[in-house]
Amino acid sequence: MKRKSFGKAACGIARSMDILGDAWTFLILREALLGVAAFDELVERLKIPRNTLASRLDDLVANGLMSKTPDPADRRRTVYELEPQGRELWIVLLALQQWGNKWLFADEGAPSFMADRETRKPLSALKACSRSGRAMGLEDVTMVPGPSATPALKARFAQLP
Amino acid sequence: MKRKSFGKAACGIARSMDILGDAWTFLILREALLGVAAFDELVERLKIPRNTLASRLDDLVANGLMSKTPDPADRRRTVYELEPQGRELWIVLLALQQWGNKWLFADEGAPSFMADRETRKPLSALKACSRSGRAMGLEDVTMVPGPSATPALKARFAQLP
DNA sequence: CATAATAAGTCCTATGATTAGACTAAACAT
DNA sequence: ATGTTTAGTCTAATCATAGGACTTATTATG
Repeated sequence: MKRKSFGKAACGIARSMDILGDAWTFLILREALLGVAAFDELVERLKIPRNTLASRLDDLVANGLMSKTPDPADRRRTVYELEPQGRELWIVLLALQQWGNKWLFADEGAPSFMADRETRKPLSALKACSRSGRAMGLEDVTMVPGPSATPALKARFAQLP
Repeated sequence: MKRKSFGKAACGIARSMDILGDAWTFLILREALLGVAAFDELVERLKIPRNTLASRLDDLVANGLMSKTPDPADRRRTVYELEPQGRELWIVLLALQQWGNKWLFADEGAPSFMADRETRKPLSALKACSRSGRAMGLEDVTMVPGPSATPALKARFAQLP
């Protein structure tokens, strides 16, 4: 059946999943961050089916994460680039990479890291902090309602430990 | 067709997608972080089809992100809980929530935030830092090969700006 | 100029995945 | 003994993905 839509869910994670909730989108964004802008190069690097890629790119453009521009120098080419909304996902990609590198390459050691361009050393592990700058563990964190929280949501959060 | 497998990809993000690359998994993890441990409660809260949930939970357990235990007090019940590997994904969920709250609730304002349990104020935005603690923007970052990098990967990274 | 090569994307088919809702089995409550 | 709760399973319909051939427009080459 058609995949369920989370586009109107009252949750930032759910709405994100409506756009990012499939196996390919993050990999396309990864390649885009590495500078890949051409359809065929994405197909080659990711081994993604052409129709799947066309569909994913259409979605990314429709959702404002990427732009699609004809190359003025060679009109066969189309340039796919990240928009600000898409570029800001690099933090999510970093979080995913750090988690995957830690848990999914037990033996071999990770193949790649995001790193400081100057020192060439991997970035330090992402840390969550309070507004006052104190480092937060999961135990220090809870959920609080925001401006558009429904009464039901407020009630639920009120019961969290 | 059967979804393509990234379980052996030479990339932390790709391998992560092999486990997390669908629309429901992050939402199940969100509920698990909020303390939901029962099958039926997940069905109710997420409105997820029962068979889809059963499949996702099986995968999460098989991949070591969650555990599945019969409730000793009531053997009708099954307790689904996060394992350390799954709990550490909370940073990814935080990153997703911050991105979604920023870009996907333009008008309404976000409905929920992860917050400091004491002050009840939303956590500060995740920031990437170098090992020396310097804040990193996307422009300051590149990719470097790790222990298991192939020659092809090294060659590719060597050409990044 | 004619022809070949590129680039982006569509079309087709097969099959797996998702959805929705009814149904089952085991354990517990009354 | 009967009904209820919990965690699933089963079936059917429909959608998404994979794989590969094909199309169209443009640019390079002989």
